[in-house]
Amino acid sequence: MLEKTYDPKNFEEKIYAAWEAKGAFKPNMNKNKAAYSIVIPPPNVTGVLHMGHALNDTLQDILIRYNRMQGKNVLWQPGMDHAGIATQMVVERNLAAQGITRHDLGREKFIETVWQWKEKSGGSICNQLRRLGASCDWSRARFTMDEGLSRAVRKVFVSLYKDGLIYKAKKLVNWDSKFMTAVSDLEVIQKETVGKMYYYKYPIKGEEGEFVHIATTRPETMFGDTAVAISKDNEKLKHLIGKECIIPIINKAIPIIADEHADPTKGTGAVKITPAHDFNDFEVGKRHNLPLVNILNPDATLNENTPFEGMDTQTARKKTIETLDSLGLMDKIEDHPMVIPYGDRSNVVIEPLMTDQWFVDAPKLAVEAMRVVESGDMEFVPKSYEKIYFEWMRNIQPWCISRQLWWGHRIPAYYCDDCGEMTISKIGVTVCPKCGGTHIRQDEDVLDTWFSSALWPFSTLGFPEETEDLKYFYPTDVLVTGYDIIFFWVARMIFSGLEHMKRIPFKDVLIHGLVRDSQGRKMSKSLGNGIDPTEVIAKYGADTLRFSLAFGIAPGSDMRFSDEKIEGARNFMNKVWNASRFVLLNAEGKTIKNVKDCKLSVADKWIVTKLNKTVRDVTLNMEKYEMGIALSNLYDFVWNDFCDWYIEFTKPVLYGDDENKITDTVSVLIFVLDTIIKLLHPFAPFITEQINKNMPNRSGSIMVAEYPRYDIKHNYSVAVAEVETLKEIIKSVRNVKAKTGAAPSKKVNLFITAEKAQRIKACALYIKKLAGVSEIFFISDKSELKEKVVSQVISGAELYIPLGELVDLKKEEERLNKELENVENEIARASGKLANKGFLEKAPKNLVDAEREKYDKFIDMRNKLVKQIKDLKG
RNA sequence: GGAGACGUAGCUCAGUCGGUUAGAGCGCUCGCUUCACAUGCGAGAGGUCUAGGGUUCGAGUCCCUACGCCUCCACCA
Repeated sequence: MLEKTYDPKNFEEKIYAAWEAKGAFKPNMNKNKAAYSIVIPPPNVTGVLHMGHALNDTLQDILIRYNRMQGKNVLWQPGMDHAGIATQMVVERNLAAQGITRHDLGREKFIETVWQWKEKSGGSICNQLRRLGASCDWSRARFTMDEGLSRAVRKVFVSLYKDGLIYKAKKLVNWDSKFMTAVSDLEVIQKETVGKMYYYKYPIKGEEGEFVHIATTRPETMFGDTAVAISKDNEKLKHLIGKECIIPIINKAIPIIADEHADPTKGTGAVKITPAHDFNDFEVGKRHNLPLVNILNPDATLNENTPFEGMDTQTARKKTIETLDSLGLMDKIEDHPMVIPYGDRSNVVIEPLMTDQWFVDAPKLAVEAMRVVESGDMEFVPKSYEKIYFEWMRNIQPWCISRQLWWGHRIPAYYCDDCGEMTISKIGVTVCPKCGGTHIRQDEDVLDTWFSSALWPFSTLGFPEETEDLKYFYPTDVLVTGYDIIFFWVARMIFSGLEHMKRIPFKDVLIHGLVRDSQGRKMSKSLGNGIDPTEVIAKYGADTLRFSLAFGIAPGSDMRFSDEKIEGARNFMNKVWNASRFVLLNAEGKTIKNVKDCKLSVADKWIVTKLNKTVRDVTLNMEKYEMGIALSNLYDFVWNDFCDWYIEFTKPVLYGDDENKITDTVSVLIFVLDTIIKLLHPFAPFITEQINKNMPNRSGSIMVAEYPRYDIKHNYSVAVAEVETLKEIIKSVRNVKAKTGAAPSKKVNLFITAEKAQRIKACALYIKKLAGVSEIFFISDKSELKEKVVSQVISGAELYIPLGELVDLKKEEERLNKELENVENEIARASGKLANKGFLEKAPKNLVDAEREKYDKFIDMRNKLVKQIKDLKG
């Protein structure tokens, strides 16, 4: 039997361990069954579980468990990402604590240290996922630096190279001067700041006293200028085009050229061109064949091409301005709002720098990746994210994939020092295929972490081998991820899957939002406003955390998370626990019949019908990825229909002495509870398994129980209508008591006039018990009542409670008047509608009829209310 | 500058294909130690659906405009 209080600590971990020990998360490879697969967005090996993961993985586990119960062969493929920069940072920080740098160790030794760190402290997140209840097949866990996955990376690199989709080029790239590596456009964060705009002038060569005035936010780059540009439409300045000007301090002459990049309305109209340090200027330089002058070292200090060698850019900027000023060349300095690029990990200013790097021809790969979404082969949920996807894909730039780091997949390019030949190869090269030379060096660079992540949906399943897993589980069914990594990851997986597997990597992309704090702010370490999911689990259990994350969320939109939400979830778990206890306590020692063999009461038929509708709603919403709504459907049914009404309806029966009725009622209770825990299992796996263990008719783990199905037979519309009337009667009596100030426990007599009195009679027991009624008298007309009464009008019946049994008359009159007002409003609304010729002619007939019926009903109610108010006064 | 969302009760949000007296949770008010649960039970109060215009017999829902708020992308003169 369930313990008296719900305490998830007593069973959650035990249950998970038992599942894992039994191998319950492994798919059986029976090919006759449909496959269902999801690959986990691999958490960083350095990661610890935060709310974002908790949401992401809860959603996946819900889908996985739901589909497993649907009878599919389910694989949730887990694994971790080696997280190039992030991991290298962590290990370097550890080394720094011992006073050493990676360079002290050397490359090989350093990588060894990273592996050691990984074995010892990496991947703690996997155990946290277990604690969350994630039903991944851990026996298949992969790591992006595994031998198998590394093989996939090399194979893909070589094949892209052969197809001309990967190339090496000397280009201007985003340079991170802290890590001294190139980064991709996506790793650059633009930050708004108020900086300075510096206005100064370059002397025109050979024309004493003539100047060209320019404006820049980065004066120190002037040593890399190789031209000044002016628009040919710039009437004021175009006379300067063709002349030369002198870069002060270094006294270097550069041409003044005509280029459209120089917008006459911006700055001074003349713009200095620094092709080696600005993306726009680089293009200008290309158009005019300008030389490139690099002025920066890899650590972003100025180099020997400048007079300020060794200084960082800020110091050099100051020095440049001072020098220009002393030469009398400064015009002015103004505050200037601007956007400055920072590295997303390093948080230092990103400098455009000319370097040799490897690129993926993303624009070419994007074509097919857009087509499969346009054609509907792949779908984003919600669909609005497709627009964002297209927008980005249309403007995609070549992807810089090389990183000057140590931790990662080393680029499989080999250079022969004897003949200079470059060889791209899946396997290590020791002899030059061209000259036979043996002085071979492998490229020093490693690949962007996202390069291997992009292969994740197939590399984890065995690619490049054609494994059974790959054939059976690829393409995967759905990818679940936050919108923050659509470009980093999702887009790249799509074009990679199409290129290397020739098929989409997943059919659907379910996008979820961010978990924010109660004020809508992002949860962040620096703000300290984050809620730690592991703490929530420790305090309230994993089911509560999962429920609080899944309840009421909508695809694609952010959610606010708060202690109140957690408490709400905990309360629901408690409710389920106690309702189950009620059912199980009453079922103890009883024979449980199949519901179809039971003689169902009105209440039984009602709850079975409601349950059936809930099964349908939950299932439909699950199929639409509306897990938040599905869970609401279930919540409403469990709390309102089952607990608040049905369980109360069963009490008079269970505490009665009709054994047959008791058996049937208990059987229905068990049936409903059994269905509830199955529907709830994907959301709250532990509590449902714990209850399942105590079910009298259980058959093994609920994980693989058959998911409930809509049953056409369980649709008792008459019973539903009757119970709705019954509920109205009970509520009315309670309402009268509350409004007149009578104690709820005060027993009253109830007189009822009703057309369908017989039906209500059958429910008399419920009314007495639930509304606190001592006797019910059915009368044909109010005139039969001698005493003064309080009355209540509901659809199909009138209720009268003798006044003597109640207290406050005034309150009763107020109540009736309020009621009358409502009804008058409704009559006005309905008659307005019915007077509308257009409505009568054009609206569907059933709606018009319904409106007429409503009108008649309200008129009837008004007449009765008016009479009652009169009676009360008289 | 380009794109995309959003605006409904005090707060957080649902609201399907345009059609029931616009719903829920939390909070609030009143009353209840009722034999599963006070993490509970019962009864309530609270809304000009941001504003204006349009389409329609009918608009919270569709279209346009404005205002407000948010996000993403681009942008170092």
